[in-house]
Order: sequence, then C-alpha cells, then structure tokens
Amino acid sequence: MRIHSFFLHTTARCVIKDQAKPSRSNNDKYHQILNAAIKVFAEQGYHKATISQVAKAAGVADGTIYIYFKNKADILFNFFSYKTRRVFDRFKEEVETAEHAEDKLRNLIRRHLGEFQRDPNMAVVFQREALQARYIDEAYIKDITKMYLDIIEDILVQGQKEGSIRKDFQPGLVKRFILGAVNEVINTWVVTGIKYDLVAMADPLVDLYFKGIGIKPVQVR
Amino acid sequence: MRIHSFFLHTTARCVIKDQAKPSRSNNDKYHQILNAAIKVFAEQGYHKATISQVAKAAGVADGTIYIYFKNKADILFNFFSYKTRRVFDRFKEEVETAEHAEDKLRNLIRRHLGEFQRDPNMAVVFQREALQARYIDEAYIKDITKMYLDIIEDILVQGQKEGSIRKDFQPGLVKRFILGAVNEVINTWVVTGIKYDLVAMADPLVDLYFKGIGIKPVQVR
Amino acid sequence: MRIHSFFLHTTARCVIKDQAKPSRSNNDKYHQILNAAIKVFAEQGYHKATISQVAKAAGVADGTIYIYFKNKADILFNFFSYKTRRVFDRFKEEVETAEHAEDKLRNLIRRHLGEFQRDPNMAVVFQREALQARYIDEAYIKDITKMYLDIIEDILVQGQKEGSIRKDFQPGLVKRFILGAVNEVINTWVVTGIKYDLVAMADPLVDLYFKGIGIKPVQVR
Amino acid sequence: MRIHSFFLHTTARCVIKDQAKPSRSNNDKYHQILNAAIKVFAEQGYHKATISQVAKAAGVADGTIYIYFKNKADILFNFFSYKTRRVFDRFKEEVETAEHAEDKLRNLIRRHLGEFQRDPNMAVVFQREALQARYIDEAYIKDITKMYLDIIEDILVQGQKEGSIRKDFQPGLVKRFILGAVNEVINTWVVTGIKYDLVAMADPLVDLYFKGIGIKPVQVR
DNA sequence: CATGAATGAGAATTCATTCAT
DNA sequence: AATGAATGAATTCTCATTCAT
Repeated sequence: MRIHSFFLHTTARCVIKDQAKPSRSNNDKYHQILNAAIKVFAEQGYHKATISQVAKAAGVADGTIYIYFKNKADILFNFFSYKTRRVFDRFKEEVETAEHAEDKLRNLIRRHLGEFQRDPNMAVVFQREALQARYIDEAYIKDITKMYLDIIEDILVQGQKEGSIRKDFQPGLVKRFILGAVNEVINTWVVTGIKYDLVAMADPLVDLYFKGIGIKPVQVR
Repeated sequence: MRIHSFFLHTTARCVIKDQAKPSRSNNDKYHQILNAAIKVFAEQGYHKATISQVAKAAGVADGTIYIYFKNKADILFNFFSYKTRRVFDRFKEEVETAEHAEDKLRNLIRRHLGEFQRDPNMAVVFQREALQARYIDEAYIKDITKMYLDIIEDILVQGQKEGSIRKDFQPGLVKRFILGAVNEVINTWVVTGIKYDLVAMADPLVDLYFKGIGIKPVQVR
Repeated sequence: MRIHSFFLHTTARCVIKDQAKPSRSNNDKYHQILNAAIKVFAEQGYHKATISQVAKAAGVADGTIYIYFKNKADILFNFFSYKTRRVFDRFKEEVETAEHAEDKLRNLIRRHLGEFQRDPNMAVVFQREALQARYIDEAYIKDITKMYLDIIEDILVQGQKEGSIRKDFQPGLVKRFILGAVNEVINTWVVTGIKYDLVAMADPLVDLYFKGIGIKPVQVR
Repeated sequence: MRIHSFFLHTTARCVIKDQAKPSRSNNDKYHQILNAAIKVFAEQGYHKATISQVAKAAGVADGTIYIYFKNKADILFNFFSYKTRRVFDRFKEEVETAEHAEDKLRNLIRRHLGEFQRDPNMAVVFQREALQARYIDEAYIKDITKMYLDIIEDILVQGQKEGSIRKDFQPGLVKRFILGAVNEVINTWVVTGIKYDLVAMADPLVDLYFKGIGIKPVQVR
C-alpha cells in the first residue's frame, strides 16, 4: 500500500491561484492539464510519463504546461496538495455525519472507496506515487497520512468509550490494519481493471474489521 | 499496498542461467550485481537509479552488468523472479510446518515479516516497485501475487473445515484484507525508517485477523 | 576594447519612425522600452535578458514591444543607431568648439567620458555588446567606428600642421592607441562598479597621449 | 576592451585531469573538444554556440562533451583557467628575459601580440568573453586581470627607479592606458579579419607609450 | 570475461514571437 | 494600440547501451 492517510482541515480551498500565473480567463486550463497529467501518470507512471504526453493529452502545447506549473514535479505536488486535499476534506465531513463509531468507520470506508471509484486515475496515481517520498515534500505527505490515521484513531477511541470496540490492542497497529485493507482492496480493483463495484466492498470490509475471520470461542460453548 | 502475492512452486530453480551468459565460476558476480542493484534501487528508486551507480556499488564496470543482465529492467525482473522467489518458497515451507489453520496463518505472517526484516532493501524495492507493473511482465507478477493469495485461500478453506474460521464472507475480500494489512505494516516500518522489531507485529496482527476489533455481542449474553 | 568609433553625421534624425509602427502620441513608449531594455541588457547581458524582463521593466506587456520593435535584435540595433548616434553627434559638436588640436582631443575625451558617466547603462551595453557584431549589421557598426576614428584623424592631421603633433607614426595605430585607452578606462570604471569620477581621468589621459610615459632624452642634454 | 590582465604564477601545469573523468588513453579528446569549442565560440559567440556545434566541430558525439566537461560554462572556464593560463605564464617569463624597463615592456607587448597572433580564435574568445563576468567566476577573472596589471606595475616602478619613466602620473591610469591600447590593436586586427602582421605593431606601440604623440616643447628650445 | 569511453536518442525546460480579444 | 496566454522550435544535459581494446 502506498498512502496511508489523507485528510486536511484546510479551510482555504482555492490554493490554485498561488502558482498559476494566468489570472484572467481560463482557470480551466489548470485543471485541464492537471487531469490530463493524472491520466497519463496513471497509465505510464510519473517517471515514464513525459511532458509532451501530458501536453498532448491536455490538448495544449508543451510550453503551456510551464505557464501553470513550475515543472514536472510541481504537477504531482499540485495533485497531492490540491486534488487529493479536496477528497480528504470530504472524508472528515462524511465521518461527522454519523454518531456511533461503527457507523463512522463505515462512512469513512464507504466514502474512501467511493471517491476512488469516481476517479480511478486519481486512485492509481495516489496508490502508486504517494509515498514515493522522493518527488514531493516528505513532510507534507506525512502530514496527510497522519491526518487520515487520526480520523481512524478518533473513531477507535470513541468506540472504546461506547463499548463497541476492544481495548486490548495497539492503536498504531489497528490503524495500519484498517488502512492497509482498504488500500489493498482499492489496489486490486485498480490492477484487475476497474471493473466491479468498489463501494460494495465497504460493508463486508467493515464487518471483517469488527468481527474478524474467526468464529467466536463463545459459540463453542 | 504494492505486491499482493508472491510465491512460486517452480521446480526449476536455476532459471538464472537462462539469460545470463556467463556460465563458469563467477556466478557470484550475478549476485554481486543483483544485491548491489537492490540496494541502489532501494535508495534511489528504480527509475532514478543509474546503471553506473549499480556498477559502482557492485564494484564492476558498467559494461559488465550487460554480461549478466539483458538490460536495466532485467535486473528488476531477476529480482522478482529469482530473489523473491526464494523467499516465497520459504513461506510455503513455513506454512507446512503447522497443522491447524490459525497456526499456519500465524507462521505465514511471521515468516513474511521476518524475511522482510532480514533484508530491508528487498522490502523497500518490493513494496515500491512490485506493482509498478510497467517494468516487468505483468502476467508474471500476477502469478506471484496469485500464489501468495492461494496459500491464504488454502488456509482459509482448511480453517473453515476445522471450524475455526467463518464461512460467511467473500474469500477474495478476505485475502486482500489479510494481505493488505501485512503490507501496510511492512510499509510503515519501511517508511518510518526500519527501526523497530517487525516480527513482533505478527501475533497481534493475527489476533486482529481472527477476532477483529469489535466486542462480540454474543458475549453480552 | 569593444567599440572603436562612433559618430554619425546623419542629418536625418528621426529614423526612428522607420520601423516603429505607432505614429501618434506615445512615441514615449518607444523610449520607455528602449531605456528599459538598455537597463536590463546592462544587468543581464543582451542574450540572457528576456523580452519579458524588458517588458516588465518598461511597464508594458510583452506583445507591446513588438509594436515598436521588429524583434529582440532590433532593440539593440535601435540602441546603436538612435541612442548612441545622439551621443556621437555631440562628440563632433564638442570638438568643434575648440581651436587647436590638443584642445580638440581634450574636449573629445572629456565628452566621451562625460556621456558615458551620465548614462552608465549605455556605457555597459556599449562596451559589452558593441562589437558582438553578430546582432547588428556589422557594416553599420563599422561605420560608426570609422566615424569616431575619423574625428581623431582630423585632429591628428591638424595637430601635425600646427606643429604640436609628431609626424613619424602610423595614423592607424595612433587612433587605436587613443581609442583603446579611453575604452579601457571606461571599462575599468564599469567593471569596478561605477564609483569614481570618470571625467577626472580626461586630463591625465590626454597628458599621457601627448607626452607618453618616458622621460625625454632631450633633458639629458 | 575586454580583458585586462592575465598571468598566473601557478606551477601546477596539468590541471586538466581534475575535471576530466577519462584517465586512460586519450587526453587528446579534452584538447580536441576545447579547441573545437574555442573555434566555435570565436565564430558564434559563447551564447549563440550550441553544444551540438561544438561536438560536430570536435568530431565527437554531443554526450562525449559531458565526459570531459561539467557543462557548457565549464568549457569556457577551462579555456580561461587552463588555456590562457599557459599563455600568461609565458608573458612573465618573457618579461624576465630583459633587464631594463623599456625592454621588459617591449617584450611583454611583443609576446602578448605574438601569442594572440598564433591563436586567433583564442584571441577572439578572450577579447569577447573574458569580462563577461557572468559566465565565469568573477573573482577568478579579476585575479588574472590583476596579475597582468601587476606585471606592468613592476615594470613601471623599475623604470622610475632607472630614470627612464616619469613619476608624475597615476599608476592605475597608466596601466589601463597601456593595456587598453594593446587590446584595441588586437581587436582591430581581429575585427578586420586577421590579415596583417600583428607583432609588427609592438615596436611602434611601445614607442608611442614612451614618447606619446606630442612634440616635446623642450625641443623647441 | 571485463572494461569504460563513446554514443545519441530522448526529456525537461526556456523564450522569442504571434494573435485573438 | 495594448495585452498576455499560447505556442513550439531549439537547447542543454542524462543515461542506457554498445563495442573496441
């Protein structure tokens, strides 16, 4: 798995203008290029993808890309800091709509799978390039990671208070356990060709998180 | 998560010779280069690493590498088909030493974590480059993946027969669930700097697999 | 040394309009851009300077520059044919205010140093780019060069008639000798940071031109 | 004028190996490329010249240049620190073969003109690119410059002691006066097409340095 | 077998110039 | 006239791969 956590409290949504010089007309071109890039990165991998490919996919000239992005790495950076930020914001919102821990987790997972299903290219690039710490500010990535894990942690703590979640485990491990499984499920979906309904995996997955695969010894009795 | 399954029944062990021209004594040079490459790939990433760096790390000339490997990609291919093959063979052996499903799974996970802990460079490259399917024959990777998942499947089926594992789940999902968690745990260990004892995570992890995080309503009764 | 001679008899002063499309009011914009360009060229060098930098310095849009100048090289061409032309016209005028050869040379040198001191950017660009014959019509530059040398020649001839200047030398060499020294003095002033009073060098320099550094053997007698 | 002074005490002659990776066979290739580069730079100017042009002129592939030089600027740097260094060493040697100030100056000028005549491309590049402080370490260039001026200064001081040179002038100005004239003479020779015998200018030039262009009023009497 | 200098295709990036608004 | 976004040719530099020694 590549990215663990993701989420941002950030209130400032339109960071876009920061690096984009052209102010007047088409701010679309920024997104045009960003989306084209993500598509190409998804197909080729960030490294193998060339600016020319991205330009062609975006329907602009090579040089145009440098009007909207500092350089190739900056495209990836914008993907993480802008595109995924929006997604992770939604995760937190989604969680807040539920009351109890189990529902919160279910909402989170459902939304997680849902957002990636909506934008498979994003999913691919995210899974693959995210922790490739080399390209983007490592600290920045760790931040998003931590935030996602923090949402889970809050849910765990609440669940323990509510009596629906065990207390005899290492929280750090459980967080990986949860995140790892979702990611693997997403990855498989991506690798096998984005065919089936990803969101449908949410409920069975949460069921597994809670009940495990074992048959309760209680029943033995 | 990057690689899902890995394991090879392959009886033909010395496939190495297939593409390596040198037959005589220094078959060491093959391993010399392979290990150096893995080290460099772990540090730089496959793409960023150069043949010169690998050559220098291996203590050979650039040209020498092409005596033992077809090209740069072939080094990675050999890493997967030779180096990891040995590891995944051991997984199966390990599993066979146990009798019951739960013990088999525990052995598998323990060994999995153990092998990666023993060779962190391998772990890094594996986690990062494995499903970067672009470099290696995708089908081949899927094969290894499938084999690992097959071991798990066998364990699940056995467990269900033995009555220790539930039957009401999608086997495909459970396999990802198990594999994803291990991989995430390994990844975290890699990303945070290979500091703590990875194998110690095995038992708590298997405990989670079996019991989940929930408190069984049954016990209420 | 870079530029040797410069001076223009040209009666047609407003050649400017030739290539500049805009005819109406803002002929200022032409100068605005020209001066900004000289400043930027002085700081960056002609080649390294970009049209964008010039535009920004001139407070106009990039495209606007192409309304007043054919292309980048044309800016430099205009610098030489318009801006320096005015300066070199003044040289000749200045020379004419004196009667005797020695005073004429003194006036020329004084004015030469004075004009460059007044406009250091012009000095820098002139010294650096002038004979970079590649950018501007070489013949044209040679013309300006020749005119400056011609002023000197006239002075020399007059001096010889007046009996104040030797006759036993190659005029061509003497002209370079005179021009080279002034230019070197200007260059040093430019390179060391435009700090001291350049015009103050005129009298000592002319003194050296006339008397040389040697002690006259005559005095031995 | 471009470069003022040049000269190096350096005893270490073979600095070449420092940046050239290839050690074995052809150290010629270093010079092959360097000379080709100087030729191309002389024709095109450093900026306008492309690596491809240099490579073609040197009869090697583009990439080969980067085996011997860090980058384009490094070629120019090597030109100054290696190629011209040798020349300026000779200047000092030449000066030392004479006893009296006037002979020393004559030797210096003769040699200066001679070396540039021998290698016109070097002359062109030197004159044009030398003080283009932008490309090469400014301090370094200032050093060479200062050394040349220092040779002149030593000669001046000696001449004053010997009674052959006046004492009533600013040494700084005289140094520019001498250097400027030589350079202008070289420049003219370069610009007019490298046709006539440059060295033949040495004696008349030194004559002008010493006697100036004036007719000494003393003799009137 | 081993070497490492040479190669040249390929990639990122820059910037003069154009043109629709 | 003025603008500045868009263009794409051109340039520097990298690096996998080859091959003469």
